[in-house]
Amino acid sequence: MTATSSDVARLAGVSRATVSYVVNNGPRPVSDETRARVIAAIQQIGYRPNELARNLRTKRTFTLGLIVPDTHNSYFSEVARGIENIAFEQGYTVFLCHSGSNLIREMQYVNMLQDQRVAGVIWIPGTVDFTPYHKLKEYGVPAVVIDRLVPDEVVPAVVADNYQGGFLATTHLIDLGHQRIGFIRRHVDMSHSQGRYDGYLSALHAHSIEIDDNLVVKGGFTLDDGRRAVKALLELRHPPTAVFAYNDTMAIGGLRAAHEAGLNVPNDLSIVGFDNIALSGFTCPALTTVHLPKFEMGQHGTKLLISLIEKKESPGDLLTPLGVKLIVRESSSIPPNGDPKRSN
Amino acid sequence: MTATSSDVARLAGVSRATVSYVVNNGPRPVSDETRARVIAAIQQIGYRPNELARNLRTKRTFTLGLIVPDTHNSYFSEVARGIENIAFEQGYTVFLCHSGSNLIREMQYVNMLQDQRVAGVIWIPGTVDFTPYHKLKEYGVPAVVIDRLVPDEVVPAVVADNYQGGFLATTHLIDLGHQRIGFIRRHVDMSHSQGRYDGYLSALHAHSIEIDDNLVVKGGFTLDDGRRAVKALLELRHPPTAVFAYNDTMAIGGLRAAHEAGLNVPNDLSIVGFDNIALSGFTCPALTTVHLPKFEMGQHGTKLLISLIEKKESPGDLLTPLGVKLIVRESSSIPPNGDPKRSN
DNA sequence: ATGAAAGCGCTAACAG
DNA sequence: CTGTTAGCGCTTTCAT
Repeated sequence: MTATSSDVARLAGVSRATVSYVVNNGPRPVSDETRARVIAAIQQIGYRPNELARNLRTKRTFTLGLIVPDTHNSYFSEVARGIENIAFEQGYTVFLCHSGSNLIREMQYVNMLQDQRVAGVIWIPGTVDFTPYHKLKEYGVPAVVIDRLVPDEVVPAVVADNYQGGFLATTHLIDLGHQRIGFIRRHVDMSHSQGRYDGYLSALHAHSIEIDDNLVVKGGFTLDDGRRAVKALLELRHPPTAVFAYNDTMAIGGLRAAHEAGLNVPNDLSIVGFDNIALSGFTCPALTTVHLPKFEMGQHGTKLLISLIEKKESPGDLLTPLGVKLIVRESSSIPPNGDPKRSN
Repeated sequence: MTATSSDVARLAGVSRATVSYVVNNGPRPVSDETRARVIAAIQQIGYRPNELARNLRTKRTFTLGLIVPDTHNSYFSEVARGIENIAFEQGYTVFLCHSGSNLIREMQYVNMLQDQRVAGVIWIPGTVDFTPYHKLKEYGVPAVVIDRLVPDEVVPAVVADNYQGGFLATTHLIDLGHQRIGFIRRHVDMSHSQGRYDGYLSALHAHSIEIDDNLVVKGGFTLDDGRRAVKALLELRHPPTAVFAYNDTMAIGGLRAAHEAGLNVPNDLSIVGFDNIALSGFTCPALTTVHLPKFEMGQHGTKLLISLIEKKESPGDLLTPLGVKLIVRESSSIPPNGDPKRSN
């Protein structure tokens, strides 16, 4: 059916070895005259080398595995884009694996990827269980973790600088004149949450604002969690004038709670959230968002992984924290509150 | 390094053939006693069959290629999720390929996927050029097109029912009492645009509303295109009271134009848009959105592709139009206009 | 019910 | 500079 190197060899009147040397530009030299004949034959029959066969022979592939918890929010798809961007550039193709934040499925994919003998894996953990990473190590597959730090272990990872983001966001609110700033964190304390919280504390400290524990609310991560958290904050004797939410979904939930309480955002209450969950290109005008460099994180992680695969020195430190961009208001936003009405 | 079937065979005291029969449950029977020994050996050394080798031998893979124009909007990532969902279920893994709406890159990926001898390809065209599809056919690779119809050719494809969507959206506006409804279409007329436009016309016709060509504006597809289009509509002697935009990005642009003109949306001007570009889980409260069944489209396409690969009868017709969901207002939306202020 | 052996398409060491 | 050959790890016909 499909042409093989034997077909090319026969047509060009050379051996299969020579075809290989032409295709791979080595490892042995080929005379210009022969090379031209081989290339002509390749084009004539539309020969494409079988990657499966060469991978089997060379015991090396140019495929990567990408395991993500989900992709229906912009976070993971942006990261995936960054990953695929570098992978393509370096001649790798990537297997896309959605774990759905399910450990069992993560493990299934780890096995499937090992079966394919991928050169390396980029893993965005979906749970707090790091067994998938250890299994990869057991298989001898290089792996890079994105977005989470493995506790008590030094592992190649790319994480955003959540501390810096928390600091920036809080400072932004302070610069706006706020002194009572609420913070909504996660229940299960993942490294992000802690970093953002630490940044929050530092910013308050730097401006000699005393910390009020009543302003810190622990809650899940959903829209409704955010709504409840802000509701609780607004019911305090001394409610905050601004809120910093762990993520943008909760920020939106907070926005709803504010509306329900008859408050206008941002006039009566400023809300800031990280953009890792809900929002994509379009930003809710009333909210201020801390933008994570998702695409860049994907790029960085892939560079790191490939350097690991190719046994180069890793680029700089293994842990590559990335900055965050604080964007006060998206340029594509819509004016926050109603403009003067026009009579119909 | 990694264990092979020979290692298993040696340990279990059987031949490599027997190991194969155990791993594949056939094609020859194996006695229970032998099978048990083989399985024990497999587990003991953590043997994983090399997919590369078995694919080479059987001349068949369980990998699919997925070529998408981009993934930083929810449209493609939702479709990708649907695809991967079915693929996993059927034992396939998928190569993710971002073409960036670039024909050259699409062709490069077509070649890379052929090199990997993928069993089939799902392609979401990024341009109006269908050469990638024809190249796949030339390679003998089954392919399914998602979201676009190939002109003048019958090709396995999954498309949303844009006509139905256009009809629903327009009917919705009519039910709201609108009689003058603007329509913003695309410049380069792709099949979506035409379908949505036809639906618009039908709905008007069904309610005996006369068609006013002045209310139909042709424009690109970006936020700013939408803004300009609505601006133009509002400057008409008889401006529309409602607008139906080809996509949600343009709808958002229209929202801005309305604000700039001092109009309140949806009170003074209703806007409806398809959700294929900008919005993800979070919907802009002032807008009404026609939701495309993205996840389901991905699922459908993959089922179709696999049935093609496995030479089953294709499920029903090759062209599988899907319905659309009209959602009047997202439950997660925020009240459109400012509520009564609270004194600070 | 199992073993021996051939060969998938390719690369690379061995020969000239 | 090029041809011959051995095998990568697996499946499957041929034997027994």
